[in-house]
Amino acid sequence: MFVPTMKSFSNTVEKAVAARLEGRVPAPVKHVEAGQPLFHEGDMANTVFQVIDGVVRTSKLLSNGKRQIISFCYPGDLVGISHDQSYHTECEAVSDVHLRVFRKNAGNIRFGDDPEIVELLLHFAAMEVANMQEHFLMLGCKTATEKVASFLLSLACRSGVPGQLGISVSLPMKRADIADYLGVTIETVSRTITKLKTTGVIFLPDPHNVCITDMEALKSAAEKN
Amino acid sequence: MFVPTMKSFSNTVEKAVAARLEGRVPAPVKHVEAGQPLFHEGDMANTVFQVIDGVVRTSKLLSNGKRQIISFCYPGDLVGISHDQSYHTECEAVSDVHLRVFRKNAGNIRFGDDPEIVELLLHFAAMEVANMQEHFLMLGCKTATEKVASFLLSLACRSGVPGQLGISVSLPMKRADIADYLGVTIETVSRTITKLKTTGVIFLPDPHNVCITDMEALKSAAEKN
DNA sequence: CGAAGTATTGACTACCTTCAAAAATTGTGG
DNA sequence: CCACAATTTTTGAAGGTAGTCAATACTTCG
Repeated sequence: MFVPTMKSFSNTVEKAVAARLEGRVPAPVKHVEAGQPLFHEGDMANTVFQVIDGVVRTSKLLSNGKRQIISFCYPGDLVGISHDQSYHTECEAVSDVHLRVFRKNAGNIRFGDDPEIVELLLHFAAMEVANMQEHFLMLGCKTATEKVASFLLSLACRSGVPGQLGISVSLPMKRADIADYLGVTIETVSRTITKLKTTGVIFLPDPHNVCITDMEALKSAAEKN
Repeated sequence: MFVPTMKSFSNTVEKAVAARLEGRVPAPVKHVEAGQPLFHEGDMANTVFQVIDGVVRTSKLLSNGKRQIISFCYPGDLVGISHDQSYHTECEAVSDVHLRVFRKNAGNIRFGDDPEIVELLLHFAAMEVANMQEHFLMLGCKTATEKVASFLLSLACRSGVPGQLGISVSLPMKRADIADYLGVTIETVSRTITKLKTTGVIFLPDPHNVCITDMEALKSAAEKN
């Protein structure tokens, strides 16, 4: 049974685990501008990044130009863990981002000499798997409306802040990013958001800011039927 | 660019890594009959299993009864790695299976005292992430025909054996399993397989055995356009 | 051999996509 | 700060792919 509660979408645990990395190994900070790549699929995977602020996206491309966005990474999240020599996704900054840079030992998935680091990385990878499993449910089982509603809910849990009219959520990514994350078209995303707006579930000050005015309605839209 | 080559679908690396687990920690063997559960979502995650022979499936359920199959696990694969106290998927035997049983230390994701075990688990989890990323591409970007063709190709790479008429592949799972793995209906899977059969791409001795008679045609069906 | 379960096939429908155009937003230079 | 161009988002109309409902054929197993 899928109910996108605070718990299932929360990243407080991620943050706690990721925080333990700080200070254990040297980690210079890097700045990347919105739209710019961090790495490409196939690049040598010699660096793991931790998002400090901003949002990055990982994606895979099909030969016909279609794109699947795998994940949006928020502050605390790790990007770039690979089991072999090369990255398996594209990765770009959605907004301007600051990142902590962890260099891997030559060819080795762990970095530094601290064996506990490996355990932290394992913990994080296992969490990533759990998050991806939720994403699968969305791609395979849900209608367009359910997908968009679930997406807004998950963002609300990650980065929503209480405001005058309800939980206020920033949508730093473009409609095309949302579409490619949910496996629908830009038009469908736009139409669905409009529908949620006209039915009074959300308020849309501008295309990149959503206010959830009826949380219960949004939750039921996310698991309708 | 997604071309389901032997490389992208091969599990030879998985097997090599998984093999290193053998003998390092006590691992009794368990037998589970086809259709029977190994564990349910929410169960205490105190065991990691390694498939010896047979096939198991992991899945997640929606409150409306819809199901998303996350993965089919073949010999060598690990099932049941979790970052917290409980399993995050359902898990059942597709066929009769033999499993190696690894008990975890209380609440700890690693088992045994060997720190290298943790590195192996991390390696495996990272591979699982890479595999799931390919699966995402299938769910989000592909048509029904492309999904079924890609699925048959991936099975061919995992368990196909050369035969008289081409690569022979066993389909131990039901049509409903394939449908829930690909995010389509049973009818669509059936119709698509029939189409591949009538166009001479595959031969179907019976519903659970496929012979790939035209590998190039199948590959192009998997990445058409 | 018969019953239950599974797979295939058919007809119709609906949701989402595609193609196209208008509206709104963002960014840039004067 | 405003104007204009480029990009992004929204909206509209038509069509197609896959879903739903229903019936038949095939397997499997007691």
